[in-house]
Amino acid sequence: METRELRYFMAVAEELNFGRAATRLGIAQPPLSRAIQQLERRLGVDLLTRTSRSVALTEAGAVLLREGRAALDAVDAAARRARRAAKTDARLVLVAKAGASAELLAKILDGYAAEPGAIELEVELCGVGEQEPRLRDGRADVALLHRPFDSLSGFDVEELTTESQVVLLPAGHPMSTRASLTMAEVAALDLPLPRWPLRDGTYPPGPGPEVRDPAQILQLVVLGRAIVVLPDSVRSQIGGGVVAVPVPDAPLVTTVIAWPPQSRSRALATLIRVAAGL
Amino acid sequence: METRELRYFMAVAEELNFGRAATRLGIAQPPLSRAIQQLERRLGVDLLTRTSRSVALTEAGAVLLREGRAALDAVDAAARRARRAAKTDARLVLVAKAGASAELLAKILDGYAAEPGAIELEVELCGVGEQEPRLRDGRADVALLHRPFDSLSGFDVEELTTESQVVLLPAGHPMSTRASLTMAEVAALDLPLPRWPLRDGTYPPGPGPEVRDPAQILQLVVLGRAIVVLPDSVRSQIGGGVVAVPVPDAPLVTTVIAWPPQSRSRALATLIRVAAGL
DNA sequence: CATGACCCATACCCTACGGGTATCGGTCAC
DNA sequence: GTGACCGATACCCGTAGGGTATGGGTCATG
Repeated sequence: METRELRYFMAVAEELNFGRAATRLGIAQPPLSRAIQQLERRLGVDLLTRTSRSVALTEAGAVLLREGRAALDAVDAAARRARRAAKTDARLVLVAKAGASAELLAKILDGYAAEPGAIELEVELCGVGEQEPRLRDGRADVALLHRPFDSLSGFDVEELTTESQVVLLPAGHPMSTRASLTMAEVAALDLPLPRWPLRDGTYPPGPGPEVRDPAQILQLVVLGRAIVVLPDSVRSQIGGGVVAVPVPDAPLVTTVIAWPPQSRSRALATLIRVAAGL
Repeated sequence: METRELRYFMAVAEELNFGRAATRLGIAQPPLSRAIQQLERRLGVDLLTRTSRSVALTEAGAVLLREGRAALDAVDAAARRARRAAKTDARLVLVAKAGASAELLAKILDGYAAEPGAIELEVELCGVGEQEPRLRDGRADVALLHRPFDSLSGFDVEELTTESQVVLLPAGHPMSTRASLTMAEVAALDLPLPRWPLRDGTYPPGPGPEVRDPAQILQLVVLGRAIVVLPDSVRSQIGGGVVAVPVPDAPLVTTVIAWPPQSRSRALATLIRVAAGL
């Protein structure tokens, strides 16, 4: 199977319309129809059920859509990493959620910089859910992820720290002087929970504000427009105006360092060793 | 990057000789040379340093060789899984090492068969190191692997059980009546340790016999031709003639259930849930 | 119920790319 | 110095992949 065929199929499978898919691919519709037919012949499997009005995925097509995305990402990642390996200014790109695990990140950076033979370590802070694709397609080399929030699927990981969670309240809030709160009490406050982006970048429907990273949400808490439960380490991020109250029965959050399998360069191995040893 | 180009590059990178690589690919040498040149132009990177006598990998080439293999496996796996998804006789293929975790495996099979909607579960018993490639390229859906022996890199896993290890001795052996032995004592017995295959299927050099799976080795132990330390669960496999003596300071072995990322079908999810719940 | 919009497949043509053969040019060994 | 070896180049050919025109089936609309 060629990547061209796979890309064509992915476009059709996503659009469920040959015309639109062809436009997206920058080709005409007939060659696209033929390419898909040929792919089906070669695989010996029907991927799409076409009527003269619509296109739908078969069982096999759904599988190929899911697996194909991973395969194309792997091919892209291979190309991107090969290109990057040729650059003389070798560097490692680490992605983390803006505002999460700040001290841990600082410790990792300091610890790695102190290693002999350390190369430049570029830190990219991005929104929730943006790390995984970057790591998958080779734009980043390593990420700090948080279980159980982030999907660790397909990455190699090493556990770093485990923290309990706190609820953030505006300074004057009646509950803000409590020593701890339960999840039930938090829910009873009847403030909207923020909505985090889903895997595909869209937001689930609901009342809460749409947010992309932990940093963003602090403002909303100050304004009393949202309530949020976050890992304990956000304490270091909050200034005046916001109070953190422990929520003992919230799930524990584990910060992990994650990297793509099969890509353990010398520099990456060092970074992982440093991070795991902290 | 097309898979054809990648396959061509992999052949050259492995052979380090255009002529032999071309033969292996079933094409002539000149088109292969051109294809590689074109790939280098497209990536904007030198992958190989050629003299008129020899070919060597550049830094970027080494990266592409490593990453490319994973990418090609992913593409093959996507095709294979799509093909299998179309078969009506849907079934799940589980690979395990012959002779390892036998009771656990039996419990998983029984537990899964009792689930509503369970489909046929085919068990393949294979040698050490054969599971990973099968899982990677789509020939198998799920595997029982043993940490720290097997590489879990690139798979999603769920831990099942942790066991200590025992040393196997022939029944009449002077040490066979001991309650336990240390690793140092085992080493002092001066019997050859068996050699397990490496990732590429070859065996490391050394004096011990070449073995492929735990079952195979029992005979050698009876004959006094080898000594081996294995997870506690082999006890159920050994008949007369062999005695298992605990080795408390041997590393703990964790049996995990592993599956390829992005491929969590309904049946697979059920199987994992059943296994993890035992 | 007829007509048009929509959508995928087919027919047909053309170009460019992938592959083949012959040969060159450079390097090492004997 | 000569031959063996090996990758690159030159040149040719077939076909795979892309384009345009159009067919044919289905649904919506007046």
